Amino acid sequence: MSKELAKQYDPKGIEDRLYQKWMQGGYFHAKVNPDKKPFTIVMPPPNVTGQLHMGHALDNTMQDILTRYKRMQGYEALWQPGTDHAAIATEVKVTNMLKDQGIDKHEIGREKFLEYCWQWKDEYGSRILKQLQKLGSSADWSRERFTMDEGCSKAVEEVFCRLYEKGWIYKGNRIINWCPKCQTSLSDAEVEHVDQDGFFWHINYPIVGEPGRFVEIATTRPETLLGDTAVAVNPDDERYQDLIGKMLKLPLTDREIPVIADEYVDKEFGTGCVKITPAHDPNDFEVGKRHNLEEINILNDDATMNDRCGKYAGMDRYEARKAMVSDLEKQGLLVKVVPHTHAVGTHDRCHTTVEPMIKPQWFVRMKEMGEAAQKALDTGDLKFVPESYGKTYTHWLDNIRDWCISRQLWWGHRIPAYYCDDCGELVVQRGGAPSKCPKCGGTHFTQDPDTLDTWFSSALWPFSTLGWPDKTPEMDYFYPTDVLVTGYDIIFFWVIRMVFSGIEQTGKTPFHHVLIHGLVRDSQGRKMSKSLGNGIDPLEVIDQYGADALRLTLMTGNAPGNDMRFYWEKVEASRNFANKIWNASRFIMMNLGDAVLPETMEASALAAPDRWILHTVNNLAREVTENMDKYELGIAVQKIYDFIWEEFCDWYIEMAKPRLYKDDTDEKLPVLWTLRTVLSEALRLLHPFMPFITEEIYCTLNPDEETIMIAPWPEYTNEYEFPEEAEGVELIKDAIRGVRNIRTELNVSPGRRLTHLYIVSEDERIRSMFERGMTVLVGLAHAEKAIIQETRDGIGDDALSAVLPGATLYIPFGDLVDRDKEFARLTKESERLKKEVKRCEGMLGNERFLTKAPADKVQQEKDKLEKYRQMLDQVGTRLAQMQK
RNA sequence: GGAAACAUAGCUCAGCUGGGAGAGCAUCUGGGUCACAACCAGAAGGUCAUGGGUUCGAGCCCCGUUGUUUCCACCA
Repeated sequence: MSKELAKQYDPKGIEDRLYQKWMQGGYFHAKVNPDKKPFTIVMPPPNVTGQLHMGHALDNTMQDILTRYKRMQGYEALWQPGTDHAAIATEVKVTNMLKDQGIDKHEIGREKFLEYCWQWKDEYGSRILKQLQKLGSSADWSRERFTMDEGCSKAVEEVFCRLYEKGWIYKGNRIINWCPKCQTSLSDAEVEHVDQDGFFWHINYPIVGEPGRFVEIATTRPETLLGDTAVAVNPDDERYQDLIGKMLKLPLTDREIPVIADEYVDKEFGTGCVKITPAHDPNDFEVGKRHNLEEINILNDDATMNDRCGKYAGMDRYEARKAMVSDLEKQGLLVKVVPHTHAVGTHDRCHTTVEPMIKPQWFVRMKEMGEAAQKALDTGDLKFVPESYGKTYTHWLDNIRDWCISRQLWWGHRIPAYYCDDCGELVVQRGGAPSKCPKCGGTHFTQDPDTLDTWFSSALWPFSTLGWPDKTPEMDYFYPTDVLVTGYDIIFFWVIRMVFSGIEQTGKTPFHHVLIHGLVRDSQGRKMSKSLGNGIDPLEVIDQYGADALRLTLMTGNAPGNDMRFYWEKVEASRNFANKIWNASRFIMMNLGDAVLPETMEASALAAPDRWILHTVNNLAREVTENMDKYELGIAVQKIYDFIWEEFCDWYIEMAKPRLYKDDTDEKLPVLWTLRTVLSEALRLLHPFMPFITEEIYCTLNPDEETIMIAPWPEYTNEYEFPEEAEGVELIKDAIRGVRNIRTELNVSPGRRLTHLYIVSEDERIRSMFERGMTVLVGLAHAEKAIIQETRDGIGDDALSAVLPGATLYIPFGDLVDRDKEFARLTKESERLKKEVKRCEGMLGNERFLTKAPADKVQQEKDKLEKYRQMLDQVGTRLAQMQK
């Protein structure tokens, strides 16, 4: 590879080439390795039908950063990838595709339909993973899994049978959420409650045997009236004591229903009388159970009225509502209609209003497993980042109900339950249908037609992908995993179910940390969505600015759990940063030329600025590592960014230039060595965040290195600890800034004459450093060229003139600086110092601080106080002088 | 109805266990400078929503208020 780099960084071509190189090098592959500690992340499996969106980009960037970081630290880092069959989402898509071709799924039948699904999966299943690769994802693709592959299916069957045998999976007639459009049951989590404007219809139910007397009920769903089997009042409601036990005539029918008393009824709400429809309302269902009421189903699966509904049979539920309300009105039973807003359950995929229905379904008992999941959080075995999401988790678990896992879909894991064709006996078992019925000896069986909720299989993902239920080396080594990265929107669906499944099946919490991120929104804060058309395609961003720029954009200035907005300007800023590194590296490599540098360098050979920058990058490594370990990725990358751009490029490289331009090669060695060393360190710190550009530069800079991916993560070392130089250079920087301020203030430009350099700081040490002619001052040469030129024939100072010809140390009040301004500045400075002194005195006067704070911190404060007092003295003296 | 989060510069957002209010973008000024104009140097801009409290000291901790957002929820 040549050391000649283009003037501007162009990620195109480079990224794909490097990714190929990584793949071929096998760097993503993690294997069981007893010599190393494992680090594992399971990738939330994207839907096979999915298309990469910003959410994926964020989620996977974070995982890639953590994986690359740990890999560099010497862990055997496994990022386990795969895809999810996404039962209903895929089934809907395939169904629609077939519909477009004029094919009806029921006509072609289950087998044929599944063939289409697999075809679809083969076609699109790897697309999303390819897209993830464009991001630079370093997942172990050789271990790619699919929730419906052989191994995962085996795990699903095993878990189902175990839970069944334990009695925690049962089949029951229960009221469930039914989507009339998708014709399947839904779990509670799949139901979205949406506020809708509706009405309260107040209807009179005549009391049997008491003509002219009515009970007035209020309902939002009059069409369910035909399924009423009682009217309930609160047992403590004085108004209705006499009604309890009486019979009512159900309007529009010939039936008579009782008035019952139940705690569930709120006296204050509506009329205090509630019609009870056990077959079509979850609460009424419970009430019905308590009072042994009949459950009358009045709806077909597509939410039309069924044949028990007389003249309304065949009508859609909303048509029927209209017709019935109109009929009630005609009969004079409609009292009034009151507008009312209420939350209506809708299917989160198709947004159809969900219909509560009684259906035979399979359920998982949640009590014990829910408690175990809660315990994991309570004991600290499981931690959320940020912590507050633990409350969300707990709240959900507190209110958990049994999980309806059966779906009336074809695409998914079929329930391993078989019914004897002869006697109907139910057998649940592994490995296909039984050969003989244990009850009647029959040999023909029919498998339950239902499939499992898609989350049933994803709940097993952290261990099914590692070979469970078989005892595999991978299970022993990589499980439990370390951290799960996901969005807050999926805590209920997925995180909780993985936790309790992991604990129940493996005895271990499947991961110890859950790193939660927010949503990527558009620049106006709206959710990105297809219908709004405001989604931004990550691939387009990558194409225009590169994956590194996209990754940096997603990571900077974002705290865990918080939503962020997407701005193209931010991407540009990220791209600019990439370009900055590129050019700094270009400059360094240009200067390195063919120079042969030693591996290490004696500290004594290094100049103050060299020591300062080494000190700074060394401490940066420590801080960044701490941030990474706390999952503060945004803070970590911000620090790296600031270091590279400001400290390294704007200060150190500028300071280095005068030395680089000397002819003596030997003299150049320390500075060249420092440039290369610090750049290497910085690139390694940055690599997890911006893998491509760091790889490209690192390998050009160090031709012997194969890749930065497995270069060691920088560790803090005492060797590079140079506190004195660090402080000294910081003071010099202050001084230089002061010079620049004055220059700006005086509007010095070529052609004007400036004979004095002004040092702003009153600090004695700065002056002494100038007097000692510290080599660091050569750093002024570049940035302050204009001044240097102008001061060439100024008053000479021996020490300074070596580095700044003609410059002199001079604290002027008269000719160059506005007296009033200077006086005002000093006054302000004096105020600030007084405040600082007061703060230090406060701290040092506080016993709690003195006893509790670490000794070095106390000393630090003492030093500060001393310093501030001195400075205050000096400023005071100067002010006094000026007042004269 | 319950819960949570948020409110910091013109905009978007960082700010770890209390001790210097910060970044990017935008604005203004100066600069064609031999890595980079996708740049450099500098400036301006904030009563950290509001009212109390704890503390020597609060953007940070506690309580109230206002505003925004999100999640959960069976009030017919």
